Parts: sequence; C-alpha cells; structure tokens
Amino acid sequence: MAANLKPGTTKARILDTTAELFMRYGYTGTGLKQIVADANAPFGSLYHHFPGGKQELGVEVIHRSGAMYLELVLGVFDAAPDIVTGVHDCFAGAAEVLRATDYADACPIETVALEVASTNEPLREATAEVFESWIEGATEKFRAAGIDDSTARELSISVIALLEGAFVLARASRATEALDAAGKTAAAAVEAALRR
Amino acid sequence: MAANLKPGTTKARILDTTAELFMRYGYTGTGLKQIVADANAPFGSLYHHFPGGKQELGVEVIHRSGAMYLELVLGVFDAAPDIVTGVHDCFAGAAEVLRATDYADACPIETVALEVASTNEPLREATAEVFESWIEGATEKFRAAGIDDSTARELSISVIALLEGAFVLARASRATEALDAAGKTAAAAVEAALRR
DNA sequence: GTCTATACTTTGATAGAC
DNA sequence: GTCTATCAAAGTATAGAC
Repeated sequence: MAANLKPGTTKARILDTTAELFMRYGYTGTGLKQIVADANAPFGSLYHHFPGGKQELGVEVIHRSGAMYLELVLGVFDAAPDIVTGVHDCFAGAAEVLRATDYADACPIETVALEVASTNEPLREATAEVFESWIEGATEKFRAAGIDDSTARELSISVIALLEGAFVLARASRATEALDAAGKTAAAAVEAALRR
Repeated sequence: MAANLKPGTTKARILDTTAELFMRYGYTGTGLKQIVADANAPFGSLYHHFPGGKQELGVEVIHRSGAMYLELVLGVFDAAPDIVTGVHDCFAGAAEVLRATDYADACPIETVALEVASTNEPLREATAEVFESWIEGATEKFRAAGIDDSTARELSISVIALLEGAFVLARASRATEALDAAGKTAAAAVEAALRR
C-alpha cells in the first residue's frame, strides 16, 4: 500500500518518478529505462519491487496518483466558503498549475486511461476505480450541501468531465481559456442544482 | 489534401487504417508495421506516400479525422429540430457508437492529443487546430440560434469539454453513464444560454 | 536487497531489387 | 511505384555477481 511507504526510499522514488512521467508522456510513452534514470535507481530494483514489471508498477502508480489527486482537490474544496466557490477554485487552481508547468501537469491518469482503455484490462480497471472514487468523493460533497443523491452523482460526473475535457483542450492549445470556460459552466451547473 | 484523394487507393487505406488505430491505441501505441499490415499495404509504400514518416502521417490523419468528425457531428446537429435537441443527440449518438464498438471508438484524436501535447510540437499544433475548428463550428451554430458571441464560444468549449471528458470516463468504466450525465448538463447549459 | 550486464523483441527508418 | 530485406535504436525483461 502507498500508506505505509517511507518517502525517499528507492521504491518511493520509482513511484513518484513514474507518476510524473505518466502524466506528461503517458504509459506507452514512458520507458522503464527512463524511469530508473530519472529516479536514480538501478534497473534491477524496479523488478525487485515490482515483479510484475511495467504493468504492476502502472497499477500501483494509478491508484497512488488517483488517491493523492483526490486529496488535493478535496483540500481546495474544503478551503472554500461554499461548494460553488470550491468548484470554481479547482478549475482556477488547475489552470495555474498548467501555466506553471508549461502545460504538462494536468490530470495524473487521463492520458494513461485513454491509452489502456482498449489494450490492458488490469490498467483499465485501475483507472476506472480511480475515476469512480473521485465521482463518489464529489457526490458526497454535493449531497452534504443538500443536493439529492441522483442529481449529486450526475453533477459530479459532469464536473469531472468538464475538468478532464478542459485539460485536453488546454494542453493541446497551450492556453487556459478552456479551463476558464469549463469552470464557469461547472459552477453554474452546481448553482442550478442548489436552486432545485 | 484529403479532398482530392481517391478512396480505395493505397494511400487512402493507410490513412483510414491509421485513423482507426490512433483512436483505439493512440499515437505511441500504434506501430507502423501494424498500420501497413492492417491496411494491406507494403511497408515501402508508407514512406513513399509519407516521406516524413510517422509524424507526417500523424499530422495528416489528425487533420483528416478532425474534419470528418466535425462533419459527422454537424450532421447530427442539423438533423435535430433545435440546438438543445441537437446537443442531446450528439451525446446519445456517441454513447451508442461506444457501446457498439466495445468502448473503443470515441473521439478520433483525444488520446493522441494528450500523448503528444508535451512531446511533439507539429502533432500538438495539429490537434490544437482541430479542436479550434470544432469550437468555431459549434460557436457558429450557437450564434445562429441567437446566443451572443462571447457566451457562444464559452458554451462551445464547455460542450466539447463535456464530451471529451465523458469519453474518458466512459471508456475507462466501460459504461455510458458519463455520456448520459454530461449530455444532460450540456443540454441544460445551452438552454440556460438561450434564456439570457 | 543492490546493481550491472545482457538477452530478446519491437520500434521507426532505409536501401535497393524489381 | 511496389515490395522485401535489413539496420540501428529503444523497448521490456532476465540472469547472476555482489
């Protein structure tokens, strides 16, 4: 588990490095040699810690990145005075990170999810589990604000879809216009749900 | 140009096959050998028609797929009695195609766009041009329905982001729930813009 | 557990016969 | 223009010394 993993160890460095590379170059575009080189780890260590090779490493990175990103977003959410502001702040924060990283750091698993959807069943399942955990996390927040169950889930899916879709447009265009527009639409959708 | 290209020729078969493979396996995940094998074309023909190799082929496929998909979506749009129904029908149609293709055929360039965003500038530019053409196409439709310029562009970006984001969630989960939810939100956003 | 060297496969790309 | 043979490099994975 990622919980009981000491930072700074070889395994931790491999996981962190792989997460970073997956976000930028995807699963197929990230080589194991590049991972160990960037992580300053000997090649053998990779197969010592991940006997299942690239796929086992990939599954663990997806779950780990997914959990960390959920915590990050929930943190932004909870810091806001209300959920409409919270949703807005998530999109604004994502735009800021994109600009600061030269449009490289967006969603940690989106590229991988599309790459493996039709090619690697264990990895596809891992991405599906992460997205479902995000949907459930957001649904809980919306329900706590008084939105009914069914609407809360639809709203969660839509907000996450807006964010993921805006990431694609923003990275392709190297501009944050898409995140601004999608953020406004997401906030408006939440407002509308609150008024029901 | 794709316009003056006779169907059934070796070059056309290579382009069509590559488009199909890019949609399912992405850019890095599609090998040139797989392309010529699926297209029933000799290996040398690929470099005869595309001297720039994989990158030149990729740029042409992106532009071609982008133009075809725009026509497809505009066709669905124009067949609907109003733009709210048109938007709804696009999401419903996309869901149907996904189910029919075992969740393989979604957006023709989304996977490639994410893969190349930080790694291949000519390909990134090609995807950015395609997305921009889609945004402008949708903006024109919304303006024609009486929505002001600025709102129409924001709405277009949001609807496309909802579709692209829902594709990611749908392919990962192998379910169309995300397309249903995103489609409802998109239709509601258009309705809200019409009421302003 | 750490690390190096290497095996085997696949990749994109090229040369040259026809 | 068509097609085959082949190259150099990069990919994943393994063996085995320490």
